Amino acid sequence: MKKYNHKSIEKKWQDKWDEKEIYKAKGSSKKPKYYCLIEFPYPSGAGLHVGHLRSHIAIDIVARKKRMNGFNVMYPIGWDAFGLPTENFAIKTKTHPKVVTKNNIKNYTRQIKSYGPSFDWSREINTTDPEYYKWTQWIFLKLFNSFYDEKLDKARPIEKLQIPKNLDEFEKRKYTDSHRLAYEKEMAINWCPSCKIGLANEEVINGNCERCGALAERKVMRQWMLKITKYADRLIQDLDTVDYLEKIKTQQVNWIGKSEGATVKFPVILRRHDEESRTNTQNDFNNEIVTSQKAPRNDNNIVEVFTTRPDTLFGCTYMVLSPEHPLIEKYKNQIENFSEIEKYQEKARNKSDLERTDLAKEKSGVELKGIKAVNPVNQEEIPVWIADYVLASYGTGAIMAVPAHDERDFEFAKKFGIKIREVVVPIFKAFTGDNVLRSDKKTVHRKIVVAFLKHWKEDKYLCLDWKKFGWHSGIVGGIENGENLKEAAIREIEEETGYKNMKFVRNLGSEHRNTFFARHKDENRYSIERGILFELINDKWEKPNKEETKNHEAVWIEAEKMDDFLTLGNQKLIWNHLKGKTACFKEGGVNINSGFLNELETIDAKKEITAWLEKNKLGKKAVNFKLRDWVFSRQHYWGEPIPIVKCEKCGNVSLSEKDLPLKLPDVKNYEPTDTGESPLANIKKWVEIKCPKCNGNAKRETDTMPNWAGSSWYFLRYTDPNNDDEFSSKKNLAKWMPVDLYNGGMEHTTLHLLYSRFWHKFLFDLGYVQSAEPYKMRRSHGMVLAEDGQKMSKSRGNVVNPDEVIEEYGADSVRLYEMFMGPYGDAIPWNTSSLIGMNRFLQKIWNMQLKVLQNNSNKKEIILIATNNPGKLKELKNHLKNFNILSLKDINKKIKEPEETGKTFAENSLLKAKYYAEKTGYFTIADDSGLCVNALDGRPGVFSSRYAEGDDKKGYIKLLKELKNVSDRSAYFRSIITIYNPENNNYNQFDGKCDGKILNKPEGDNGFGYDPVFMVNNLEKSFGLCSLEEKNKFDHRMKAVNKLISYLKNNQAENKIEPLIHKTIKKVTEDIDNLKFNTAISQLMILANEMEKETEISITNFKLFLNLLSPFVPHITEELWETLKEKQSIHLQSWPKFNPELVIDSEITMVIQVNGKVRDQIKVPVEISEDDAKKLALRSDKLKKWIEGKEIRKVIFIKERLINIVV
RNA sequence: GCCGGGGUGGCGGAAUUGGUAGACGCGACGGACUUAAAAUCCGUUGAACUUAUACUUCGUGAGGGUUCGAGUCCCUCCCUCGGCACCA
Repeated sequence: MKKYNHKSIEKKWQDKWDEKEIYKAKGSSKKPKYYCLIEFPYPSGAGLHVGHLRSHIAIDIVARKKRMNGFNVMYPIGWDAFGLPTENFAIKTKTHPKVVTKNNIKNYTRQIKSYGPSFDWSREINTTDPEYYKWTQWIFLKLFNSFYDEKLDKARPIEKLQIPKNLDEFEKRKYTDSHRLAYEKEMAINWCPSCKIGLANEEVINGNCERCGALAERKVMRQWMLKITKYADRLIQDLDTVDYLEKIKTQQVNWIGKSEGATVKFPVILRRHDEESRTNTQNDFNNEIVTSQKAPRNDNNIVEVFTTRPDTLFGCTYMVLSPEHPLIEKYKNQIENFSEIEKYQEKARNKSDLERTDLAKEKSGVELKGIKAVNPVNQEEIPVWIADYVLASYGTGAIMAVPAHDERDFEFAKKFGIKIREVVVPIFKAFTGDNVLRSDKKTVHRKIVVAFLKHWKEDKYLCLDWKKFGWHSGIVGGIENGENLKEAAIREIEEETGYKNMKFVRNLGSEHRNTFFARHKDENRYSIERGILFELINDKWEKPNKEETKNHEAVWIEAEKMDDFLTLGNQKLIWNHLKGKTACFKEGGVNINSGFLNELETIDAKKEITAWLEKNKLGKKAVNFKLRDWVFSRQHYWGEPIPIVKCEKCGNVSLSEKDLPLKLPDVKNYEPTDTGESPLANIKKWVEIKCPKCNGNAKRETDTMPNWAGSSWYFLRYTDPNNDDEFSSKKNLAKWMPVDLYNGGMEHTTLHLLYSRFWHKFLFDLGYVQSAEPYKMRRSHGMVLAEDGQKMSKSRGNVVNPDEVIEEYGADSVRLYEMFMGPYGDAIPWNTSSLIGMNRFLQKIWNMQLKVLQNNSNKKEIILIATNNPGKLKELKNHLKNFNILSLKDINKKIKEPEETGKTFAENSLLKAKYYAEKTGYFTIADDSGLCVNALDGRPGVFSSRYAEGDDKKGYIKLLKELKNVSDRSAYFRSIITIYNPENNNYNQFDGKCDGKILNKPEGDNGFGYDPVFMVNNLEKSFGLCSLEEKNKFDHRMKAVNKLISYLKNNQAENKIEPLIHKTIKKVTEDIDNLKFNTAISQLMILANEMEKETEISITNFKLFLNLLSPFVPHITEELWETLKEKQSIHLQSWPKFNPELVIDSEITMVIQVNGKVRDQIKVPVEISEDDAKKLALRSDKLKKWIEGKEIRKVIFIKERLINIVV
């Protein structure tokens, strides 16, 4: 045997697999399909990274296992090759991007093949191949030629769009263009001054370009856009139908950012600005309403806002427009401070997103002097501001500001001294315990005062301790008719505490609501509560009335202990007011100061106000998303050209399908232009074209697509990669889609994953694909960090190159390590020492082949029964049915019977076993047995069969004759079984004896030989009358056989290792299915360690082990498989199945605990009953120490685990 | 600030979902082999106590709770990673 050397086996097998195409997914196969997918790599100059391998290998393992499970597996690979890094490299090195791409792909292919993944290379695709991007362009044209039908909630061909009748040609075109799913828009985009490229919102990370890190600017440009927003709702809803990691779903939902609320229309009126009208009230609320006498209802003077809290409309005290809002321009002449406004707009425009968020700590804004808005619900005139905290791109670009209930508005209002009106107050409800409202009790409405009384000298407060009810509160009491808050508070303090001399300090917050079951009055309470603070002037005191104080006791509590002392939410709220810990109240509650909404809870107030707005045509229910349309233009060379012609007369005209692909023209210079146009704009010959519609002068679109385009549908192309007529045939799509398992990085959750789901839904709407979702299951791998725990990066110089580690330790070691390093989804630092450990493990397995019984191994397991006696054979076969047995008849060779020359059973038995074992090479058992009659000095004994002359009946008749008139009829059967091992000439013998007596005449004809005349002691029946079952209880041969069986069981290695093998099959199967590769490998290591301890390993077990290991380490297992003389690849074998019976231990270690602490362990049968377990446990010596002299209170028995004795 | 994941030996990580904490691997230490080293093999390896591999106690970010029993459940807090970040 050679030493394990990965270099000599890995390349060899990779080439063979390639040559035989064993991983090819067959279109014609009838097996169930399994489509597993990794994100196709971007072939950069840097080459593959050990991080790439992690997902490739993981899914490779799944693919290999699924193949062995009988699935027709498709595991394809391709190249996402358009994009900036290649273009930048091409510019730098003056090489054509095509060439750069080709070279990179070559290198990637070499690297990928070097670790032996089971990709189906026959389906390889490349997004920069015109045959591929033809279809990317085709899909773009479909988007261009479709609109979103809101009624049917799906995309439809643009011809089906209903165009309003009274439009002229130009207006019609404008109308149509604005409904296309791919449309053009002048817009401020994120612009990277370094890459000279427009960036999608998703490509801007913290205000910087995702690729080069330069600070992104804003630049207004004409852009192609895709209406992904039309799919926002469906992209959220359909997440329910797929199995994605929960965090992926949440991230997508958050990214799409759906919020439900209402739009509200605010009339705008002209008013000379009056400085005095501002009320600078700082913290205090001002609930006064200044109404407008003549609020006009005129749709031309309307600002619309979106809000998620229409219930707070009464609390809207000003309005804010985004600096870009069109209304500002409209009122240019009416705004008194327009120059100031323009200055602010200018400042905001130049702020990048980063600056805008950075400066968010301090709010800024300017009031539009000369105009006012009118709150439509209460006719109040409110000021209008512009501020950059309001975004032009979300909602309507304007907000109604409710400072009392929105943190940002609160901050702004405080800074600029704008009125704050509180319209929602908290409501407290008990959900658990004794305070929960009871439906069978009446509800009493009350006004309540909660007073806190400060000590005259110290910082402590007088509170009530409701002992019986477990409440701790301030001094509470109802406000009676005719009383005001202050009077009620004073009265309650005097009645309940006896203190007399106090002064009012201030009110604490507003009137919150409290609902609970008042046990002391046996009624439900709905109370309107308000806090009030008093301070004692001196200690004047009078004993209070007993009746008043029967439920509670007044106690002094120090200020710092109040938080812990107060038990009820409403009490804590008031206390927080006292301590000045108040912020704006953002949550739901009950409306106040809100006219017809008063006393409604938020959820109902929202419904009520929305209905009111709709009824009065002042607004309506509305939904808004954070998701923006997809900026689809790039001003670059290395991308798919957008197949649109711009005609002065006809506008945007799409190329016809037959003109696709629109190939990228060759250029000398790929550098982007400073105008922001793509380098394509410089190629006159290509740009200038006749309009396909009117044949007039026209120009091509020179923008290209972002590199998200090609990756938005590549998984569809894999299903039919060489189809020239369609992007994929219906048949192939039906066969393979949807993707069963898609693995990818978390960084693609909000970009690629969302975009590709969008395209797939679009194709679904048009009937090109059959499922609404492309991926059934989405999983994500964790990053491989550098050895120092940081991200691997060139600049840090801590990158691990897969080429080097594969060269040194082999693909199998690297594969195994990447899967063993930790949980698949976690980021784990690389550690080369651990990798070496994997190599050691593989060496161990390699060396195990020495212990595998090779040449004779298949004969060892089979046991030959060497007898020509059919009765004996039948009996033995029956006894040994759990073993793999052969009879002499099963052997083709004719073997002459040996002469039985031995003088004893033992000699003859050995002689026969040895003879046949040597002739056949099999493990052989032979039996020599006979009847010994005491009166005949043990005859016939070894001559029993010869005595009978080959005829059973003759034999016993002869014996009966000989024993006629003999009184001592005692006799015994004896049997000696020999098992002979021809490999080492070892043998073992097993003895069995059965005492009995000889009858006077034969009885029954069961059994064989002398059975009819032999009666066993204690059984009043001849063997001839016994059933086999009865006979077996006493039979001599059975006794020997039983000894043989227990010998075989103890000596066969596989019997000890078998349960572990089956446990391992179970665990590895389940773990791969759940992508828990690290624990699967750990289990395989446990099995390997156990097998290694054995002196011999059966070939069957070794094969099972190799099968289980093969998805992880395909090369070494294939090599060993071949060594075992297997002809077909191990990767084409079927996956081992476990025997559920063997997975369960017959005996387990039960833990004995005393008071939950482990004190002893005993071995018990699995099915032990609680009583038996208890008895056994109490017998334990170790336990004595812990339970002696103590009373056993309780015994807890957990089946198959432990017994816990509580003393 | 909000949303999500996590915190277990010297390190990567296991732990049947409430039932023996530390599987498996790395590293370290001791031993065998060797002229020597590497490789390999054997043993030990959470901490404390201890002649001891006996016994016991402590131990899963911190504090509290529920339970016969908590890494696992509940409450409060700290730290950390990822995502979002003025989205009205």
